[in-house]
Amino acid sequence: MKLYNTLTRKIEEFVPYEEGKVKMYTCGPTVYHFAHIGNLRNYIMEDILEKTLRYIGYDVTRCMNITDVGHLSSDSDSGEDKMLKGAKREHKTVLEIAEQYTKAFFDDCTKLHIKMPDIVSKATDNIPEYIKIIQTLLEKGYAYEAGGNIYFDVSKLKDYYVLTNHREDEMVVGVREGVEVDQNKHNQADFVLWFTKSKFEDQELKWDSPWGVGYPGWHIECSGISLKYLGEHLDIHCGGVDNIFPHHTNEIAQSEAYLGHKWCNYWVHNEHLNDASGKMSKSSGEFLTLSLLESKGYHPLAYRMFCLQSHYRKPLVFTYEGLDSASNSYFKLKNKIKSLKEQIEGAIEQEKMIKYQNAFQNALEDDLNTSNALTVLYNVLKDAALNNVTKLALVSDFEKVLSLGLLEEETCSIDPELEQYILEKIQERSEAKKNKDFSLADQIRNELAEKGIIIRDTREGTKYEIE
RNA sequence: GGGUCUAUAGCCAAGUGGUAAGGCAUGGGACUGCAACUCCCUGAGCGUUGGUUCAAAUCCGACUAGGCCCUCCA
Repeated sequence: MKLYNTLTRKIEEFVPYEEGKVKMYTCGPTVYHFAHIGNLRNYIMEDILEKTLRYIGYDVTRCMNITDVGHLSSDSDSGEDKMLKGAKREHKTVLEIAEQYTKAFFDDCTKLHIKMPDIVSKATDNIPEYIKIIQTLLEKGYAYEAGGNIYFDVSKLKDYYVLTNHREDEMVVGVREGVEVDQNKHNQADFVLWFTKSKFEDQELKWDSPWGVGYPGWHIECSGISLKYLGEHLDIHCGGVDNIFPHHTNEIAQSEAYLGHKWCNYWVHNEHLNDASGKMSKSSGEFLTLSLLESKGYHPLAYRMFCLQSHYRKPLVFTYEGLDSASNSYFKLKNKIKSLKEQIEGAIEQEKMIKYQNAFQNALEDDLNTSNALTVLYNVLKDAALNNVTKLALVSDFEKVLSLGLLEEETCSIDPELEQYILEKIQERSEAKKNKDFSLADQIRNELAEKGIIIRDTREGTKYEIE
């Protein structure tokens, strides 16, 4: 398997620390609001990575955090706590907000066929772990106390900027609006591990610690959870490109300082989904959620298709035109596959099957070339020399990774009365057609269409479908 | 100012030195009473500009445009 590694800025052959096993950590959501479809693109692609590794045969353990505390909008203690902000907005407690949006997040994942990670852990459930790490960092001299907070001292590291190639003297502090310089810091790039003194005295969630009552910094949670559940050697760490600096940079700093050795070998980052104006955000422009797309009549899996047609390391601009296109492709694909089931005879053609499986796997092993993987699927469906049994077996096999619900039939249970009514109407229309009374036939068709029943004349007679 | 990524037809996109896959849309045709579905056919010389090479979308340089990051973000 070849993967682009942000650490080396190259496509590399993936070799896990322990043969046959993969430990994978993916940064989870901050549950203060609904996820927008840009967030979800990230989780779709991580899902593809996980399933590809399993498809190849690795034994994968994947862990994801849920950030439900301590996510300030800045490490200099000047921003607002996101969770608190969400709670105030909706007049609820932080815990209620966390619970509500965690559920909403996983509902979205279910609709998009994103598998639940093996381990999902909340930031608030691992406080002792963070305290243990911070204590060790203090003992080793990598951290210091100032103004009531505990900071990580980046000057103790030789290559703090491994991921980014940044040079400290060329960094501009406060590029973003609202960032204030924290006078407690020894170095500009130092970051907070534990807060006890915060501008936010109304912080709801606080814990006792050796340094006083407070709460953890944002970065420590991922290190803590990962080390706790996946051990000292992590194979793959994923996240959005925006997390490269400072979040992942800081995770590496604190984890490796704590462990005293290399921590994670492969860093995989997803590019963003943008809208026409640039970066998608929750605060500006149309707040694009999966529910919004659904309310406009789009199938969630059409959005998954939209993502799979592109590549995870390519910025993708979201447009409704693009989604329409993906949606068309999606339903055409489903139709084609559905029609395969009408003629099932013969056995699976093993040799051809393996040939296509290899092609499919090769595409995915090439840094997750999902668009080529889809092309393999199209080639399978087009292959006139391949029987339907084999085609269906291949679709089912590819679905282990694609998870587009291609074999699922929309099985809406039909009310017998309604079915009776439809069949009568179809019969009526057939007779009208026989008598060349086409205006009556069209009238009946329109009547049914208004009720969401689509009529199609095929060689085997008239069929209907309920929208 | 620094870092980083991207640039192929209307849109998505493959391509990693030998004369541009695939998908959607468009247009034409077959089928149909007409439609829908389905099937067949249909399109670009690869941001600009130098260079390396027998040969470049593919390698190197410059330029242009755009995204993202430089203490909120997936």
